[in-house]
Amino acid sequence: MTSILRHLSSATSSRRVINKFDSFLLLHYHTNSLKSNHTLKHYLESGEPIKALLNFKQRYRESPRFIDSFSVLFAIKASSSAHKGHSFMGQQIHALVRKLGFHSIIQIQTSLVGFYSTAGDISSARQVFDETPEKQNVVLWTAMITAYAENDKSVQALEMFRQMEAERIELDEVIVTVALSACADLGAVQMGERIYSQSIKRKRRLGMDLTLRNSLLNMYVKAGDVEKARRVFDETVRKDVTTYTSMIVGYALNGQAQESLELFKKMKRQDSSVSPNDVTFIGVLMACSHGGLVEEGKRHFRSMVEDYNLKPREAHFGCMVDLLCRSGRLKDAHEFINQMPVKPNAVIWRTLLSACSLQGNVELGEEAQRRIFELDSDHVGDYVALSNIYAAKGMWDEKVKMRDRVRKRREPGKSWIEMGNNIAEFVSGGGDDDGKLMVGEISEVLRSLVTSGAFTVAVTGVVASRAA
DNA sequence: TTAGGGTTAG
Repeated sequence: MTSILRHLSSATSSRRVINKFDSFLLLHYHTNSLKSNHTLKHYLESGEPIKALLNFKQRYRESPRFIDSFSVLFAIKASSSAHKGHSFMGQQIHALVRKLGFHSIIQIQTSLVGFYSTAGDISSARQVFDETPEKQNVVLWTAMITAYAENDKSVQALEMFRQMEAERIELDEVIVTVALSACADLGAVQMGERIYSQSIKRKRRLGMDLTLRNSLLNMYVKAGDVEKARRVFDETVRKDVTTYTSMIVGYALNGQAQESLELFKKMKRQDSSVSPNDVTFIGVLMACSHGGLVEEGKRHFRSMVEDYNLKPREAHFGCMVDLLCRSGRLKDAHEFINQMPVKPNAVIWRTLLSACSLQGNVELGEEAQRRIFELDSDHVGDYVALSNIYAAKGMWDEKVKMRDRVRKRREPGKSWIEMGNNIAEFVSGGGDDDGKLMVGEISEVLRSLVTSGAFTVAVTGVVASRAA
């Protein structure tokens, strides 16, 4: 059977090859596979991937002959959407793919890349990509580039995007969307603009794609360029909830609380086709937090639950804690944390800790630090924060203890900067003695040096001394 | 006669 597949896969039209292969199977097995595959598909669509996996496993044990490429594909999909604990199952299915010779079927390979990406196993994803015999396919490349982007490797994602362009694979709206998202992650606006303008020059319709435009808008938001973001927003005729949300978050992040809340109001008033979702409310709560609007924030929080039937998640509770902390109501924040229906995570305690650091509240600060430590996710910054509280209170012995713990735990940071058409990556030696010079600041320093024309100084001076 | 890839937050 494997040899038949190999023979078939060497033909030029892969779609026809696969159909031929399936009719070959169906000739023997009739509707059995089809019916069972529909069952698998049904489980997937109704959000029951575990049931799909069990069904697949049972079928494979009882009548392996009824397993065709469709069954395997659905099983891979199920492994991706099932919880992380099932990644072993996915690996077994991958072994089965090899055994059955399905690795030349592009849909299977693409789906496997996605599976490994979800599992956070980027090197296996790349292996699947490399092992795919026919790579002149934009969907396969998109899956791999998305895998890099999803796993915090945007530099590699853009490198691969460039490679793809060199291979002259035709771009479509999906791959451009992903590329822009990677640019957004790195703050590489110039590169994103180049990618966008070149792609709409080649295909005008790409500029009309809503998801792609949302990605472009988001890139400007991430880079803090609210004006350009607003231009994209205004030029987007039919907007969806993501368009509004990105802009609302954009204003909130850049300190324009009023504009953010105005837009939210306008969205509810004018655009009846769009209803806010949980992410929209994160933006709204962020705006209230930055604008110091405690009562308005509380009102939106209630409205989210009562008017829109949305269940607040950790992020929303986090925003509320942030809101209370920023306005100096540390006790209220502490009370709010204790009354939360979900277990507070480290991020929430950290919000309280840094507020305590700003206001010099030793007692609450120590509690927050203890909680973070219990959750086993303490960062260098936590010790810095507490050490600052002690310093402000003149508690020098305690401060020194904290500083020693900082010294032991320094980790290198990374930062990126655009250099014409390139993105350079720098690895710093960690923070300074107080752990204060963090990645963002290094990046800021570099950027200002480059824009002021002191480019060489930035690379040989600041970076070299930090990278040692 | 059922197949593969996308945006927002965290």
